[in-house]
Amino acid sequence: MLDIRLIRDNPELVKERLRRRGGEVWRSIDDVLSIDAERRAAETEKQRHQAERTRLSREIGQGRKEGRDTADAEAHVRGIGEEIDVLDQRTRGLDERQEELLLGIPNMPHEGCPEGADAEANPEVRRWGQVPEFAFPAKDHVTIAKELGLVDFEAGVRVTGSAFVVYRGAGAKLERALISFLLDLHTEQHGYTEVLPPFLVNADALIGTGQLPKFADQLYHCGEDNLYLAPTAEVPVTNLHREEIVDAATLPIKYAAYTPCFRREAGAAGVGTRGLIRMHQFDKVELVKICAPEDSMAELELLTADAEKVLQLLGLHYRVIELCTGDIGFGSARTYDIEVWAPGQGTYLEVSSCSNFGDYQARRMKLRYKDAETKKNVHCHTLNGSGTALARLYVALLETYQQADGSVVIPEVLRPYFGRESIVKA
RNA sequence: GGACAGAUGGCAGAGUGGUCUAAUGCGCACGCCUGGAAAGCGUGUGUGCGCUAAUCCGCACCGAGGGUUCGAAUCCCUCUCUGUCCGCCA
Repeated sequence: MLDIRLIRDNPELVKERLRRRGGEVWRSIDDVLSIDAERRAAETEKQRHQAERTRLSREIGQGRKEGRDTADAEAHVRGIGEEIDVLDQRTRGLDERQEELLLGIPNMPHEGCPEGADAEANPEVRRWGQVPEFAFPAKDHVTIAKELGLVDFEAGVRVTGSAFVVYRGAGAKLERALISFLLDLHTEQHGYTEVLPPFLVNADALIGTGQLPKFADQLYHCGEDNLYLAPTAEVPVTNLHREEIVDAATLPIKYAAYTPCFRREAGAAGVGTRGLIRMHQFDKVELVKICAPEDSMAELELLTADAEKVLQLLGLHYRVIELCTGDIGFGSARTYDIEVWAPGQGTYLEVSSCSNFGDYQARRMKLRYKDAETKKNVHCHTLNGSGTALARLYVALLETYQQADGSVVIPEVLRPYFGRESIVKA
């Protein structure tokens, strides 16, 4: 959520930044301003009446004690009470309207965010490694996984539906090995604290990180209990400190969490959906940071480096791109995507999206810390990034390490977790 | 799922219709005292919104929402959460 004070004090700056995203969202700033002015006028009026009521009510109490007749005064105050009710309805309505508008306005892209209309304009920041060459026709992961019996696509459909899969045998163990490897790397080498949060979250948590109210159609909802399946660990983990004033000395707070992620992917059918690439349920190890505002840009670089380390250790070729103003996510101020090379696809696949949300999420979830110098409560900055998503990593791994004989070699760093050096046909 | 009890400031805890502008204690900060410290003494110490150049000041908040009343932390209703016991259960 954007700071209403910033909107009030510098509406042109806010509009200009929002305009860079493309579309028409920036126009709603004028609506916010007019409602804000109306709201404050009504609020001031209401408070004036309330102060008057309190004063007169005290006089009535005093008068009764002294045995005076207070009937006239009571009738008068009752009238004030009725006016307060009317004003209260009004301010409440305006409050809600303003909140609703603000929740629907995306974050302002950071001033350093590259300008661009869509994904085509995202600049490449760097590359690591080489596109692997094969002396034989490279297969795609679906073929490899089926031949080695690692993933049962049909069973997933039978048990649940399309875009759900069942991992089997060595295939299941490989997934588990990857999760353990990722968590150990980030907790032991990068200083993150491991958390294992609930996979179901409430609406307040989703509003806090920005999935609600705008993206309800992308979420699985359990109506009976009004809970949602988390689309990413970002939601339960960032909300760990919702409505808290955290101790400044604990910043930056760094969490790593494994969770499955559940996404309806409404409207995405048929687009890059082959095999494991786009599923309704996939595993992910997520990195979340909560820090002081002045540190968030540096923390974003570190977070991205932490995620990149995964691909470096696994020996997978990747590139980092930065999302331009037209492609950046709803709540993000600045985002790097890490894309791993998938030889069987002949393309890069997004395995991590590392974002600095500034104070956008923190304001939505009332997450603050007390500034040591000013003694003021300041909204923290929040960041998150995948470290990394598992399914596409799995794709890149099978496709990169496939051998001419149909086997798949397991990278060195995974062997302690997987227990073997390769996967061969049974 | 059922029964009973409870939810008040950073913490403990009083308050059951009218200076509650929330007692008291602990903690914390600052000051006095001291050679220095402890103790003691004094002062201060929540969140949000409104007003304002800012301070002041004002309004709201005693788990959440609604109601009764001239006036609600206090009375009534609904809900949530916590504790204890029972039931069910990996």
